Amino acid sequence: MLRFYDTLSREKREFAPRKDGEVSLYACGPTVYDVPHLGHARTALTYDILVRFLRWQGHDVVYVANITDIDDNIIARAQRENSTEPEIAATYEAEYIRQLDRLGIEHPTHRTHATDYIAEMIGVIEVLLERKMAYTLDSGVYFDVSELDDYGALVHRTADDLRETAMARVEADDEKDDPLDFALWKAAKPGEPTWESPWGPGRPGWHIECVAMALGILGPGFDIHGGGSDLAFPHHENERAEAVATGQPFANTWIHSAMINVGGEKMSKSLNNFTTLADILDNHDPRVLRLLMLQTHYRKTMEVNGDALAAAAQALDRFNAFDRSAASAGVVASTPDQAILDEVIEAMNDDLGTPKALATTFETVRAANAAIAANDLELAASLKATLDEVLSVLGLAPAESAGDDEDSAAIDALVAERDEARANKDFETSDRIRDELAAQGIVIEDSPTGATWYRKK
RNA sequence: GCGUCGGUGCCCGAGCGGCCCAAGGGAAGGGACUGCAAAUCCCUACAGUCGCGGGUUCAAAUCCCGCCCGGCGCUCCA
Repeated sequence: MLRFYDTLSREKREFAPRKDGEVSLYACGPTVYDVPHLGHARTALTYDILVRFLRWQGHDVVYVANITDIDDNIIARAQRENSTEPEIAATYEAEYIRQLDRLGIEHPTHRTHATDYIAEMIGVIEVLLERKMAYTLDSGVYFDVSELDDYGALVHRTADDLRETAMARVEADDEKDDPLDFALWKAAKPGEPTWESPWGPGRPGWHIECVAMALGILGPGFDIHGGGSDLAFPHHENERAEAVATGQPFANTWIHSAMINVGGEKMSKSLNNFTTLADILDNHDPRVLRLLMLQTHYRKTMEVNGDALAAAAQALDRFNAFDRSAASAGVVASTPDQAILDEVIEAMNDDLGTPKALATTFETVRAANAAIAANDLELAASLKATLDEVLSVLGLAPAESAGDDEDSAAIDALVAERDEARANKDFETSDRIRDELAAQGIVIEDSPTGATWYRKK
């Protein structure tokens, strides 16, 4: 039985898509005004795994991931760099996608852009005004929180409670009726990009984007809404408020992925303590990051640092090493072991228990290695098939062997030369060759059938 | 302050009432294999107060209460 932890009800709930076998998912993506960091990767990875798992289990998944391509930060950067908002957004969106591609994050079914849904947003705002859930001021259109009875439900606070802290920071000239009210449409300010609307030129508020896109593409009562836990308030709370206020059911399940910390503090742009994704990916096999992240449950805050990456790199090598020894032993994947697969599925069914699934995977690697050592190739072939399947679902499948670059013939020759030296007990020569290759990042592994080599990344 | 999540071995990290003298990974020690390594396998040590103190229960890391500590949210944020 598949269960997810739902932020709204605060419990693990059995997951039943509104339409049998077809899952609708909406996950908030980034505002593209800077390069992606590790935090963006963790969130994207969470939903990537969710989608991969659901598809593996036979569900069709419609996955919408948005890109916020207009907002204060983008405008500010465009002005600072004497550029334009579309240019800034396009640049960083491309970078975001490029890095996610390296991490093996699959593309969503729809990657939507806020600026492509202005008309839909206006439509939603009109409904809200008609239903008297919003009001117009000179500075824009605002959502009227007092008209809603369960505002704050997603973060388990009462409106009064939220209002109290909000009061403390309302600016004196703020003309909103209630400090909790938030903008649906922001009236044009000089120098800012604008769109026409029934309330004059302006641009949309943040939350309305997601409502328009989620409801527009997935429809009312879609299955899952995801995002980073820092978006729960105010973003998701406000999305929910808007959607509910139109009279439509919104997300059935809310999933939030936890933050990445640096030295005990949240990694973020505003704290300027972030490590860019590119930085990590330039220096590590992308699967190292993936493995590291999947070893921690998605709802638990985690720390990413050099030690953790090194440990994950070591762990990942177990998969690689098995693949090498399977290849040299001539083990070809046969039929997966259903009992092991079931164990993995059970772990994943329980709110995406990737750490547990990986534990099973590592146990399988050991068993598979042992099978090869014991020359039980039939067992090894089945375990290899099992591993191939699981690792591919988790996005950890070994990269295609890039063995035929131009140097490989030369290396083959050296390895052969070393084999010969060893046969002649000329260990001085054989060790010299091994050291030379090691200096180039090439590792030699001896086996009864002769030496093989691979590049250490 | 309020809300929320968490505090498990040397490190990371599962577990969420009995199957736990607590998974898995990393690091450590020993053995096998090897000319020596690497890889692999086997074994060992490492949690025994599972933050602290109470309580519930035949039974608690797991439930309840209180306390201490930390993260996140309450402001743009993945």
